[in-house]
Amino acid sequence: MSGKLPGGRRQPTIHEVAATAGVSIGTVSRVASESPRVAPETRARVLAAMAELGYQPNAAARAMRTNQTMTIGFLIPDMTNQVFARVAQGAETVLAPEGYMLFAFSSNRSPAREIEFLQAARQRQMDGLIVTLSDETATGTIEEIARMGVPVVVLDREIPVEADVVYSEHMQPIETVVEQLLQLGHRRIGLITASHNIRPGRDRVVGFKRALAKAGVPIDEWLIRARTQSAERGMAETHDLLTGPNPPTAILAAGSDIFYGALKAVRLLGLSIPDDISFVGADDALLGELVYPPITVIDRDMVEVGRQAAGLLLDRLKGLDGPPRRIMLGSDVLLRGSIAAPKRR
Amino acid sequence: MSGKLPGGRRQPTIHEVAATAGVSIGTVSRVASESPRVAPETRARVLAAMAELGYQPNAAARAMRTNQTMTIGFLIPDMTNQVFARVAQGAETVLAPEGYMLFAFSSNRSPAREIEFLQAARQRQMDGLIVTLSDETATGTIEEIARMGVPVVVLDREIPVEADVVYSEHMQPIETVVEQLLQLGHRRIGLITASHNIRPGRDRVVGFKRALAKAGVPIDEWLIRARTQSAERGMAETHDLLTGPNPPTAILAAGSDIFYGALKAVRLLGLSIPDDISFVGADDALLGELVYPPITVIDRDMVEVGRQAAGLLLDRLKGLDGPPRRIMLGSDVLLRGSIAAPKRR
DNA sequence: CTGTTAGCGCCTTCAC
DNA sequence: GTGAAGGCGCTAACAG
Repeated sequence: MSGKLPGGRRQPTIHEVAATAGVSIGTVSRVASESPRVAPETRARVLAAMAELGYQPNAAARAMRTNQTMTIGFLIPDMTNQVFARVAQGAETVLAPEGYMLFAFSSNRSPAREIEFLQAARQRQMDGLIVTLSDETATGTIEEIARMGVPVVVLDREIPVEADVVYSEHMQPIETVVEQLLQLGHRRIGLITASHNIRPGRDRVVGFKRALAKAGVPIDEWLIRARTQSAERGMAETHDLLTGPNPPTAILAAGSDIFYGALKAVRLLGLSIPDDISFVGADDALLGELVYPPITVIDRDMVEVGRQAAGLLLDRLKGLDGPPRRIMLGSDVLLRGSIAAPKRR
Repeated sequence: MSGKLPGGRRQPTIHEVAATAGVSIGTVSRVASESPRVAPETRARVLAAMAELGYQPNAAARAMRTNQTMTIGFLIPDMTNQVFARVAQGAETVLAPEGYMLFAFSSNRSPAREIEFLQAARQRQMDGLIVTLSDETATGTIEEIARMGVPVVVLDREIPVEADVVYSEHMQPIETVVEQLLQLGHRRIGLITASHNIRPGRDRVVGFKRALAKAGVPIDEWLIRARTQSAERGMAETHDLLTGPNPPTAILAAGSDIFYGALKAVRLLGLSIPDDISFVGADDALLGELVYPPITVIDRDMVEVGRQAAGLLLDRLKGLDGPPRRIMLGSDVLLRGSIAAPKRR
């Protein structure tokens, strides 16, 4: 097996199938494309030849003719975050029955990698994209999306592109939680969430401030930490808040990674929930349930987000024209024993 | 914008770039492929034209000539399982600097979907694959792998294919843990793990039985549950074990999903760890740390698994020939407060 | 119903 | 240093 090409062992082509089946390549093509105009007996012979040779049509050649690849790209900021993985799972359930393959690419929250993915998707002529950007202010990414030429569905971001979007509700659940905490007597509440550069971060801060304002509680910017979304960050911010001069009596860890880190910081400080500190997490209902006491969590159905996004994409793939559509999905507040009245000091 | 092809807006081709730059397509191709034999001034004109038109070379056409796609496929059983996601992350860090794009596909533990993925990968002429199969006994999957014609790296499975493999150590850590439990006085230990149809499931059972045999403790098959790997299954098996006639005094939940489910079952039964039941989890060190009391966990560095797998693949991509190679990576037992001597009854 | 043929966009000799 | 031309494997349009 010398002289092997870069692509590895040569794969059988339509010509070889035609030869072994004793027909022309046109007929093989018709069988491969499930065209009806083939005699049953011929079709059987061709199918047999295909099976014998292990023939798979060359997607590149096919794409070149049809301008279709039956491939959908899914851009996620972080593969190891279950929140995004669930979206992929949901999208897959809608796309697979239509014959599309969904391939996921993780940018590790790097706008540069996001651009590389978008270019790769364009080169590969992917038929459509579902994207979650890590920074709405990165103009390069947005320009690339505009150039795509195929339908793109954007998840939970506000960017100046003509694209369908699936949003999650972020303000209202935060408001609900903050109102609860205020009612219990909390006056100093810490919020740790994603950066202002993405919609979830902004909206959570807005909801947070709105609830405080409604109750006439002054806003202390020191208590609001809207930065990178990671466990490390969640831990650091929580530690900083709780060891500061005038610490909060409740922590809102809005984001799954932040949730993990914040909870870890609370553990490390040896604080007890909810006696020493009230605690609210997000996006990982299961973790909230497994720890003791169970933790109040702001939860979303990310699988449904994926299904909806795939649905919007499919419509476009089927030729739907018209202005961008927006879908807003709700969030739930799962109230559990991690919040209580603050300790009198 | 009528008459649009299935592929969406037509993308600029090499011809248009050539026209606007006032050169021939050959020259454009040379610039795109970074061939040296181009005059600096010409190259600049071409580059400008490319930027102006937003040109990206058509990967299908290129693949057809070069038999290379610079694409690596990653087959995972379940995208929402962090264990696999971390592998992808590790692999990506090795592959990206070499110019390869890593695309992940989740089979949802369906051998049929795995076959579809392998065929899709072959059609698309992916340059290499990293695969985690959900069932070693599914012959169709194995046949497809044999047909691939490009390098494939297999993760933690024993299948009759000429492929490089990265294994994790599963027997030894289980043995260590069981020995610990025996020393504490446990005689009835429940093991919940993956199916016998995959190596991790088999090896864990072997390690488990070996430790018992060494200590002369009789083996009760009722205590061994090696079936599907899921939170639901983990919960059901744990519930069954703990509500049975002669329940175990310790539970080994070997697998991250199983870990979640098993822990949930313990919670629902209102049992306290380690007073009522000793508990050992796996593959989610963070969860083990966040709950109270912290839980002893068998942990692995999955990012390293990904790096190693990608390394093996890269060697082959660079033309390395020779027999399959095997890498075995260790596991750690993180001892924490979730195990104690069994209650005297 | 089946065979033949013209490209799809690109890379790669081969001339100039 | 640059242009021209063939062909990668396939589909679709056209003959037969």
